[in-house]
Amino acid sequence: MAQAREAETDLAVRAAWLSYVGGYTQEQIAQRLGVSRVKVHRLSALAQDLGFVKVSIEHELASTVALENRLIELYGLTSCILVPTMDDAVNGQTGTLAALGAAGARFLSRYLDREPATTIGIGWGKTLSSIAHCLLRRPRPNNRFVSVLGSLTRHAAANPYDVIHQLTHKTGAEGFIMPVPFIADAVSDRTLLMGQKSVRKIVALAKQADLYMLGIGSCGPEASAFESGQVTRSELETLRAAGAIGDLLGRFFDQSGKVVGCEFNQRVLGLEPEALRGRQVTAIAGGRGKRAAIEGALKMGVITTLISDEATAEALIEPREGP
Amino acid sequence: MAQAREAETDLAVRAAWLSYVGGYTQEQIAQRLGVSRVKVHRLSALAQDLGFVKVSIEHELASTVALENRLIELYGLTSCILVPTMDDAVNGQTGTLAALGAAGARFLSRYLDREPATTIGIGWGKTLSSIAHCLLRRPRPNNRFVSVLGSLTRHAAANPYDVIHQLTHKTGAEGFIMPVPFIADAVSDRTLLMGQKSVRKIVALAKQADLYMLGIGSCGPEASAFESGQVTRSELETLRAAGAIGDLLGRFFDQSGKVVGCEFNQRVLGLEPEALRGRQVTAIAGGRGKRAAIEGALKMGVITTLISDEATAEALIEPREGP
DNA sequence: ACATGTGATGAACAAATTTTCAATGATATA
DNA sequence: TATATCATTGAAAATTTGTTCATCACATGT
Repeated sequence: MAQAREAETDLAVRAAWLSYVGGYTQEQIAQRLGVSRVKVHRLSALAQDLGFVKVSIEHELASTVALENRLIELYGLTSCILVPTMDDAVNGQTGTLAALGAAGARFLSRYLDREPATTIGIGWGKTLSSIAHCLLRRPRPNNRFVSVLGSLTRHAAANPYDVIHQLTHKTGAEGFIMPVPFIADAVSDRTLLMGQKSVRKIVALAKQADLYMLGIGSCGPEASAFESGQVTRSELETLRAAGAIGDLLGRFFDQSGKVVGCEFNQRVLGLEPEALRGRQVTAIAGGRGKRAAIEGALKMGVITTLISDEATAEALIEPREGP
Repeated sequence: MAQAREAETDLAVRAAWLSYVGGYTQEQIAQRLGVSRVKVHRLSALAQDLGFVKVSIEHELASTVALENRLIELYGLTSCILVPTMDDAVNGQTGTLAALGAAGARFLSRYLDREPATTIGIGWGKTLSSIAHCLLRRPRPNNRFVSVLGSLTRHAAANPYDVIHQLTHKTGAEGFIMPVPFIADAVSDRTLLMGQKSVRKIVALAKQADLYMLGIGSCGPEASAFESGQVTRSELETLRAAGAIGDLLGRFFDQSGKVVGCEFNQRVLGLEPEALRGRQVTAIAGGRGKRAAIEGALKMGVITTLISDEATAEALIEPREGP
């Protein structure tokens, strides 16, 4: 009965048209088509399955949202925000960095609006700094910002102290920094420093933050951990030799998102990524050089929200390898 | 705050994408976007209002359904079925007629399937005959077909008796014909004939039919009422002079769907169109020459379902005049 | 300073939808 | 022919969506 099947398809198209284009209810359609309401539902579903129903969103954002969604599903995120990739060919990612900062600041702002009495754990890096810079001045006296990493660095440009300082300055929130360097000279030194009561207090506070905002560091020669002098050239080379392609919270991990077992990682002061698992963790990072690092970080499974740029996101969903 | 408005639009696009393309529930979208569920609903509605959401049905039937819907809304029908217009340039509407017959037969079949114990009032004409011809043989012993018009005509080709006969033959249903001519020689004759007990019984039965299936006659020289000899040339000319452009149940009406006050109409035997108002009335008619007649008939407001062809339907929704 | 209007918001309610489930009927196979 | 299997069906339940309404914040005019 090929005719019956065809008639079914025709009915499906009718039902789908009346439902999606005509805007009638399934009840009305059922009456008009002389079938049961449930059947109308099945017919529209059929029309969809057969690919007759085309829905599209006519807006430049549509592709962005689609991309965000791909990443969300691919890495089990709860949300993802992508900003347009700025064309800053020559000097790194100035434009994109600013866009990421703005997006991060908007994200943080919205969060603070909704959750007026929470503690936010803050990481490290140029991107975080950009966020602090972009944040609008608004009184948030009941929030607290706490550093999740050692704060004392040689250069002030993008150090945690500065980020926390700007955030508290702009919001009137309380700020807590971790009064130790980013990296200890020896593993034993780290143990000693982390054992200090003042540090333990901050760590305890940081561990129970309601939201974390972190950057993701890359592992190439342009890595800001290296550029800022936190990591020496030889350390970086050792890390890369061990398979490291990026860092989260100062811990370097490999392609698969596993923290590499190297000594360097044991000298870093601050929360470990694992301490954040299952919590609300927003990572902000973008730019061509960060692709591999971001991929690894996402594979760790700790990050729940990613803020990045479109070009990097495109690269992330393509299953090819690259620096 | 132009930025806020823009952000609202962006949110709307996101919500719409996630809802229509992503297939997420408003609740999920609300969580992801950090807004209330109701707001998600409002945002998708906004995106629609702004015209960002495009839904289309990719199927040749889509345009047909759209056209059907136009007619339904334009004339307050409960349903409308359009068949492809056949390209039968030379000899009238053979192809289209067959298509109408098939569509009408399908319609009738479906009705009989759903309502196995009902009475169907049957009209007159080549189109009705085509329907009877197309109907598949299926036992429907509990239905009844009753003629709504005088049945005895000079030529048998498309007369009610033949239609009823074919229908009862194919379905095993009971058939009732109205044992009088289509038209009386004088108004007084009509009164006499309609007063006959046997006629009154059929009329009473016809009046309480659950569904009527009627043709619509045109008023040109190709009108089958004229061709078949039911109406003489001079009668036709008188009718046209009175503004008639078509007939329903043998009553000729003008452009606006008003039955013309002419004597001819008072000699016709059978149900009057007004007796059908508010009931389920299916009219089947198509072809270029029928456009004006169909338009007038629809304007009468008695017809609830129209079965026609696409080209005629196109012409019907265009507000121009023609033969 | 105080009404008064306007627009946004979310809780509560109403409507529509999707899913589930048991019954039915058709079709194939022994 | 009897029986197993599978697809269809509509009623009812569960979920999702859409609407209404009271409230609130803010602006504008008195």
